[in-house]
Amino acid sequence: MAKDKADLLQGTLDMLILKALSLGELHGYGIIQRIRQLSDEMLNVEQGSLYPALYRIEQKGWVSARWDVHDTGREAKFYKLTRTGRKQLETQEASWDRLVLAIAKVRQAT
Amino acid sequence: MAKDKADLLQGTLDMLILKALSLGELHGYGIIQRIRQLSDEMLNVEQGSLYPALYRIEQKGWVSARWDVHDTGREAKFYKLTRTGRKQLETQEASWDRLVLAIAKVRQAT
DNA sequence: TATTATGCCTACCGATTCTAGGTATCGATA
DNA sequence: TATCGATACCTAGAATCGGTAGGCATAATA
Repeated sequence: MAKDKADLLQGTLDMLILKALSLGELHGYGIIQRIRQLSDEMLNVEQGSLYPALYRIEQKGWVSARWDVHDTGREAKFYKLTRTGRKQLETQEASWDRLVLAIAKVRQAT
Repeated sequence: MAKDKADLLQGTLDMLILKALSLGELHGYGIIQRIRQLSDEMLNVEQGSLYPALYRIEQKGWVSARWDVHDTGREAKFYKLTRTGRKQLETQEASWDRLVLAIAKVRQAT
């Protein structure tokens, strides 16, 4: 990965995917682009990370998938947040906030 | 781990250890306590995570270790940040900040 | 005396991201 | 027309790393 791009920490990818999908249905490749774009090019999710993650997330029932053709005429697999997925997103965001807060506390110690 | 305590994300432990040691020399068990205390009990590092991490970190030259006896008369292995370790702490903090920022950007999208 | 806290360690498990490959279609360009 | 990059999907395997669960020993405390 390019030097200026941060590697994800394990556990953050699910949240990012769910967040990306919370903005609307999207196919896999598009999720990568949306995350990259929203993060100002700071986050680059690899395909080899994304597709297995999508599979896991679908198994857990957080997203549902269907094949469809989009405007360009190409087929793609579109993913949509389920209600459970939306709840999960909230849970993961809360948990992320707690972690960021806790680490901030440690870091502000002198 | 207790429900109210967050699991660490992979990649954050090194930074926490280095930060704890940046406040002064400390032995392993004390590092756990210091991190727990500084985080207001939010972060609980398991011994089975800490000792292997300390080993890795020492191998990388970020800390140096020596056995010593402390006030209570008990022996313990004291760890100290090296100059390299201090640099590494800065690097990891910067990288953490970038990640937090990037994720915040994604999350604030509507 | 028995239990808890302190202090060190290891082996193995589980989860997850990345690297590195593979396949196929489409549009642009040489 | 041939080629190349972008789009779009996938898998296998490596590597990392934190947690669980155990072990051992000593000091403090109930």
